[in-house]
Amino acid sequence: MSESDGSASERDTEAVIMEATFRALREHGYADLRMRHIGEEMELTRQVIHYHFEGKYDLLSSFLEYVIDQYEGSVDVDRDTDPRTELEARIDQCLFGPEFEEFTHWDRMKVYHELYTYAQNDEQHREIFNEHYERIRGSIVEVVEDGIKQGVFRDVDAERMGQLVTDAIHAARGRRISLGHDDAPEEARRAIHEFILDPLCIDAEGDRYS
Amino acid sequence: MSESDGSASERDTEAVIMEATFRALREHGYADLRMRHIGEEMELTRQVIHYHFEGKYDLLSSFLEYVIDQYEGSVDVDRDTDPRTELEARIDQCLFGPEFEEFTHWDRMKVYHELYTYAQNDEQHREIFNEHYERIRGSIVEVVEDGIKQGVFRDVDAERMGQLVTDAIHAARGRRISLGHDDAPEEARRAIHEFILDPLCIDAEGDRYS
DNA sequence: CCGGGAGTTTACCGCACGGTAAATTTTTGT
DNA sequence: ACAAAAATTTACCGTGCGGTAAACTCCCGG
Repeated sequence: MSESDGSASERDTEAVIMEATFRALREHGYADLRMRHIGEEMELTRQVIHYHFEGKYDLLSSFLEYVIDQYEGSVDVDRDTDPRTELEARIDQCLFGPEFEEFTHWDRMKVYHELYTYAQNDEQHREIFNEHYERIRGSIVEVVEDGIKQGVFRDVDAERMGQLVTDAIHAARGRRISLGHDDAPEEARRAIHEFILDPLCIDAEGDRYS
Repeated sequence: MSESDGSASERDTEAVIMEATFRALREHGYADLRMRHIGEEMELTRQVIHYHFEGKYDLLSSFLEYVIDQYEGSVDVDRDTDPRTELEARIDQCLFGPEFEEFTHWDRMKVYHELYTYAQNDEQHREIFNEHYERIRGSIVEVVEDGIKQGVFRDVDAERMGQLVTDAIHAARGRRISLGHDDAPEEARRAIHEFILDPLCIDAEGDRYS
């Protein structure tokens, strides 16, 4: 039990608040989020929030880190495969989420994308997102680099290609969320395979997705 | 002067309000936008807004259409060129904006992307964006189809490719705005050329961007 | 079995919010 | 020139917001 800081119940309550914040954000959206809404999503009263966090901004900052930790913690791909398979697995996870979170994945993504957009108005949040984005993008770039080294991918600029793939994923998710294009992730998957991955591979015919 | 509805001064004031709304949104962001902020950006008092619009929501709905009209009205490419050149021109305009609006383009895009993200919480706004998005994407798909018909592009799925390009553009813009990646549009341009446009062209070596 | 601290609730506050009504100025029609 | 209509300003309102203070409950060491 000896934790570096905070008792078990402290952390318990904070987790409850985080999940309540998630539900409130999902329901009302960032712009219309009220402390009262978070309180309504908990058994506890809304005032306990002020005991655990210094205010609305502090709460939202903590929540941002919570969401990003969840995102990154959920990434889990088999690294002992060929680069193409690993790359596909990473793309699929970004587009569709981990299997065990099928039902909340898009709700969490909705909240994630909203925080992402509003980060442009907050330097601190922007930096948190930058570090996070760099890790996501980096993990894709890395696989491309491995593939090139192993001779299964063409000698492309891995940074540039990784960025393009990351962008395509991000936009497709945003399109599903903001515009309601339910098939955007699936279509993006096909487009990435057909126009980016297939030409990237040296010998393969890329006929898996005719 | 005989307009279908509204006098000249009515339209004048409404334009003033639209531009004030733009400035207020740029400065405070959507979540922290207050009617008072819009008033501060005008010579007129904030209460005139209620004479011309039914309320905050009505104002924001009108503003959304105003922003989208501006976006689409600014698109201007030479249609009497080969498909590749026209496609490049359209991509450049989406990424960098029209030349004559160099200084406000990114401010307007910031506001545009914020409205885009918030549209997920408002069915009406979502539909307006959907129609707009379809026009933007359609104009790119069209050029790809022309290129295929003319035999200068490979016979790819034009819808899918057009969507991929549109997504890449959208994400790069969002990345510049939300994360501050100033070179994102330029990098996206390079990536689209190298990984999508060059392979798309049938004979070209694609050596313009080695 | 009780003193004390951590955690939570109850009650409340000041204020900024979006909006309205009436007074006032400006424009328009004749 | 002037009355009516349109547009804008002034003054104000009720509400819901984030936050605080004090009371209360629960739990644990002695």
